[in-house]
Amino acid sequence: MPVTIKDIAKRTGKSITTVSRALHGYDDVSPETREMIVRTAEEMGYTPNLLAQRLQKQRTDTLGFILPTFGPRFSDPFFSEFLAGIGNTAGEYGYDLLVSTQPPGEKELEIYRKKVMGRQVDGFIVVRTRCHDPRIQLLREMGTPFVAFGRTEDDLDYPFVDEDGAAGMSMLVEHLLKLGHRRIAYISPPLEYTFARDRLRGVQETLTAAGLALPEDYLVFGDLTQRSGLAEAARLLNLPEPPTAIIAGNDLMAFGAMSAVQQRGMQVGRDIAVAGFDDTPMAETAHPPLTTVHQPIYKIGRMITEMLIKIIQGEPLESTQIILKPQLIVRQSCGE
Amino acid sequence: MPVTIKDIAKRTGKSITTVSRALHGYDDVSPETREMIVRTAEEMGYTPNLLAQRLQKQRTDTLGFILPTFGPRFSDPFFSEFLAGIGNTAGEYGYDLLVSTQPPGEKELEIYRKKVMGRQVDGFIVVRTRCHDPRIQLLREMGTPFVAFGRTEDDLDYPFVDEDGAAGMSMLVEHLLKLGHRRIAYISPPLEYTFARDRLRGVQETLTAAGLALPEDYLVFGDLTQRSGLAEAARLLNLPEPPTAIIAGNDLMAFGAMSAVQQRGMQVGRDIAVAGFDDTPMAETAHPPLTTVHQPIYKIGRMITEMLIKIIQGEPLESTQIILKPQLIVRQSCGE
DNA sequence: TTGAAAGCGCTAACAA
DNA sequence: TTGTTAGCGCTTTCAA
Repeated sequence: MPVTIKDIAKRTGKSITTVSRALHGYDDVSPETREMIVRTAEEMGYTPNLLAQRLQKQRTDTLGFILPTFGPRFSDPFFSEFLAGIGNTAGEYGYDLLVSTQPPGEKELEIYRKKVMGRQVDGFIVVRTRCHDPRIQLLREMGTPFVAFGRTEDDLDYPFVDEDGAAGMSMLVEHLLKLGHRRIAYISPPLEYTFARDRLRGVQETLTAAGLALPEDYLVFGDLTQRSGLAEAARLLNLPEPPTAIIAGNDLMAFGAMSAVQQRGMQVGRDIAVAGFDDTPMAETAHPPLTTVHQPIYKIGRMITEMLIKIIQGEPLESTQIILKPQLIVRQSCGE
Repeated sequence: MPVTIKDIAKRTGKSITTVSRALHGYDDVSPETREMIVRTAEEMGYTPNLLAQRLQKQRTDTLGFILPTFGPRFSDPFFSEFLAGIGNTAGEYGYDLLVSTQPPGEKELEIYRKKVMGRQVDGFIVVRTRCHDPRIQLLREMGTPFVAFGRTEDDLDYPFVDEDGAAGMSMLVEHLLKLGHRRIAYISPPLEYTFARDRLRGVQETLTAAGLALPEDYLVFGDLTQRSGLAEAARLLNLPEPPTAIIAGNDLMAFGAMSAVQQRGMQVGRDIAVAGFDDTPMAETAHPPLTTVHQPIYKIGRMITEMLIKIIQGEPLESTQIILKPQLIVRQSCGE
């Protein structure tokens, strides 16, 4: 049986109120009493029952996060890094993290609703926003504090952090143009994601500005996995007039594209350029090292968590909608 | 203000007791009353306050999991897949998942203790066990239900699931021997992990049985990251008499090793063999596809979670200590 | 079939 | 400086 303040009260001969106050360091308890209570609490190995505290305080000190998993072989470095960011930050601020795994769809919203209505969380972290994201709408309706990684295309006012994907792609395309590439193909993530449209726009606009265009058969779609990157790159390479450069909408697909190139006996960076987006840890140690656009995922996780905690605690935010400037990381996968 | 059973009681003119019973489908409530109550509850958008339910029930219906993160750029496909397994299973059984991130060390145990003593979780999932794992000891002392992924070297009786890493490595080494390799090097994970000793033993014993040995300079140590795999493989290749085959203790280091080989202009699978362990999703789409030992991480996550839930619910387990037989996946990274 | 009342462990307003 | 009391929202025993 775990120790409660009642047990401590009995043992010290004080009331539970006094015990509670002593343990919280209130100054309306005499120093001797406080010291005695604190000591006995320690001796008895007391740990407060958080459930009871939270029920009373009407606060859960818990942040919710729903991991959008896709199938069993779910593996995305993006999420482990992001999770590390939010987990560490939450811990530092004394918050717990309640994680659910659920692919996008019907049941997803049900979970958000249940966690909020069941008063299990004080707020939510939303990741990988979609153009018309029902989660954002729901969370706004319910009046739950939340911060998102990413924007939507609806004109909704809500707090988020995002990277300027269009600008990132623009830098990448400029880089390729400067290297002399004219036949540039793009493997896009599914356009339901706002970041996918953003990045695609960056590619298209920059090509157009250079008097080029993104031909229809140079625009293909993957599902963010390495496997799809490989498959789509293979299709591009089979074109009568294959591209000389392939940009993938994320690093994972870029790795797949590199494999596709290498499978044909060609050399990435010499025979064909490949680039990604995210700058995951693997990008640096891949062969050849991947040219990509850096996205500080860990840091974004931290920022979002800090913003959310401030909102929950009613503190003012300097800025609620943050768009980070991307950084181009030139490595060897696009040649010199 | 969220709706409580009190509100429903007021609205229906019944007592909160009756409301509670009706909502739980007890049969000592008249059908009409029940129906009326259930309907009003729905109309009012009632969702039970889980905190209150749990405080009363003295059960949290929550599983704890502490993600051992190492530094900010933490990214390991192992964990995302494992997390998907435990998250999905927990959800199916109506359990929540409380995730903390914390590198191994002092504070780690503090978190385990706090979650248990604070009655925030009914049980724990422990991952990546170490030879003398203080977490296991602590959890046993506290009498908390838990299931581990991996064994320890202490002779403790506790429930776990593990794969026979020695057998896996044995198969891998046999495969390389059959291909004619005699100079086989091994990049081992840190030996504090039980699985690392296990795998190393498999390598050594199989080589010894074949009349060979693992020379001292063919045994190097990485930290499970791709970066360390690259660095250690580079060192091996610099040896006066470099190995013809490099086994890495996990896939991530194997990918790094492949990069090291390729950086020198050599071809993996032709000039030198590289093999891994885990069979992460990337193994299949890498170039060349990686020969490795399959570990059903998602499935293990599911098994462990189901075992833990059974223990919590007091149901009997058929077997509490499960050791899975590994499977060798031959791809192209070791040649024909 | 229903309701009153106690209690899960805690905090806090109020009184002494 | 301390204790009494009410109450957070719920479940459950007991009595009606």
